[in-house]
Amino acid sequence: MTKYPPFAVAVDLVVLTVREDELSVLLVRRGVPPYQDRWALPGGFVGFDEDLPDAAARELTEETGVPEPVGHLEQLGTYGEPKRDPRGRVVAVAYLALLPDLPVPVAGTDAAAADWFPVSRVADVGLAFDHGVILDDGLERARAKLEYTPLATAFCPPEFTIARLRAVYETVWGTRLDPRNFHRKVTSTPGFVESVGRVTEGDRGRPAQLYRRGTAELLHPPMLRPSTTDG
Amino acid sequence: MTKYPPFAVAVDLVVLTVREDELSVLLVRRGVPPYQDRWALPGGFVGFDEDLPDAAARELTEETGVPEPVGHLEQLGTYGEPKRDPRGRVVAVAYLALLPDLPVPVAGTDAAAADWFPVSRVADVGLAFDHGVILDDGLERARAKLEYTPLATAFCPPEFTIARLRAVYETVWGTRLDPRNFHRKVTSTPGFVESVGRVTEGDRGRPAQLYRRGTAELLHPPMLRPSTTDG
DNA sequence: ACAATAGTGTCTATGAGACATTATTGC
DNA sequence: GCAATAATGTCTCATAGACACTATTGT
Repeated sequence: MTKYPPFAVAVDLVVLTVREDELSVLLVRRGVPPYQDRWALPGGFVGFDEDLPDAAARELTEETGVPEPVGHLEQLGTYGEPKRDPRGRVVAVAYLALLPDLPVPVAGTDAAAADWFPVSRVADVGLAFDHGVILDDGLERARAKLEYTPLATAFCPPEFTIARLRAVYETVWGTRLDPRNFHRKVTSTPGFVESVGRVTEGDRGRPAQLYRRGTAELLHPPMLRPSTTDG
Repeated sequence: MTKYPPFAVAVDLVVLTVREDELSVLLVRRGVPPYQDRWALPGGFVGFDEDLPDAAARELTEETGVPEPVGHLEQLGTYGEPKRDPRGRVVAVAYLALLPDLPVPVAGTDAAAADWFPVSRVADVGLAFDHGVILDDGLERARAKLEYTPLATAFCPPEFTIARLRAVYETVWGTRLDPRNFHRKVTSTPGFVESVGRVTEGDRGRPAQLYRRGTAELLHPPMLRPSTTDG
């Protein structure tokens, strides 16, 4: 192996959730150089004998304190511009995680702090490295995948109402959706959701039917994002 | 950097084209161990100061002999299972290239030979490393992207007929499409193709209008793949 | 009773899919 | 004239989008 250029390989995570009607991303405040005290995506180096998805799952657990099998985790893309990390040649394999609303995260070992940021306010703080680009790619991927997969359910607890699912779409897409058409579409798309047979209780208003995620991996027909013909 | 595990980083290419009504992939016969004399995806190690897309474009040019800016090149995914390469820890960043039909490729430096294989016959030869998985991912990506992008045009020469574009869809998807509905759909989707104003000549039959790729990056509405409800 | 939220039905318009004929060329 | 290929129009059906009212609970 000595005849091949030595790279470091890291995983970086775009962890998204819906909190208080805002699409939010998990950021950590860096406790060490480079970019010390700047906000960044959580991540870390891949162990020499560690598989990439394992490294991503490990970082996700470390940063959120959540035992892994909730939500959704997928590879997003790989970022390897030679000067993207001042420490040397670091290739970052980015993963996208979609999670239900969770308790406030705990700071990890290399992070001075960790917190959720509404994505609309991330531009104010400015991210370390090329993490702004990675975040943008993750947001675009998430918005696109809501159209043709049931991944909106990854933002919901195991049992949820149609209204909550609609709120996920509205928050991630930044649009309003007609409740009647949405209800019809979701319940008529095979495998999107299945009824639990129980209803919410304790809330004001008429109780809502509870659903859980169905078995479909793809939505036929897809959920259509309202045309971006706005100003 | 010495405190981080040293990885090698390679790019591997899934190069697809449509030749003789078959979706085909460019393979090289390995001239050196490991997997000597086996067929594999073209690829190679990334230079220490080389950006990933540059490395992919360089490999593509080396293997095809084609000056780069034809067709389409995009990142496909990254494969880093610890034991995927017997030489050590090699992380492969895979790229997907879609090209028009080209002359037979030339063998590169590390390859004993290079040739196009119909994808239906790749299973017969069996690919080195995890390249079978990478190829499958590339095929799925290509088939999906034909639905919602104008990338079918990347398989065509700069000027092409609607019938040729339809043949691309039929070959990549393995389906038949109604010529009338296809023609209507393509010409009514904004930005998919634009007329050149000339026609084919020298062929038998009525001359066909020539088109070039339009400016759209996404197709609204998408081309719909016939439902996979076959036997 | 009132406020709050859930849940449903109809009408219209647009796009998909099926289908047959006419148009233009080379031979 | 004949073979070969390109191009087009109509009808039907499914789905998207707009829209208003009824149902069920907590207070």
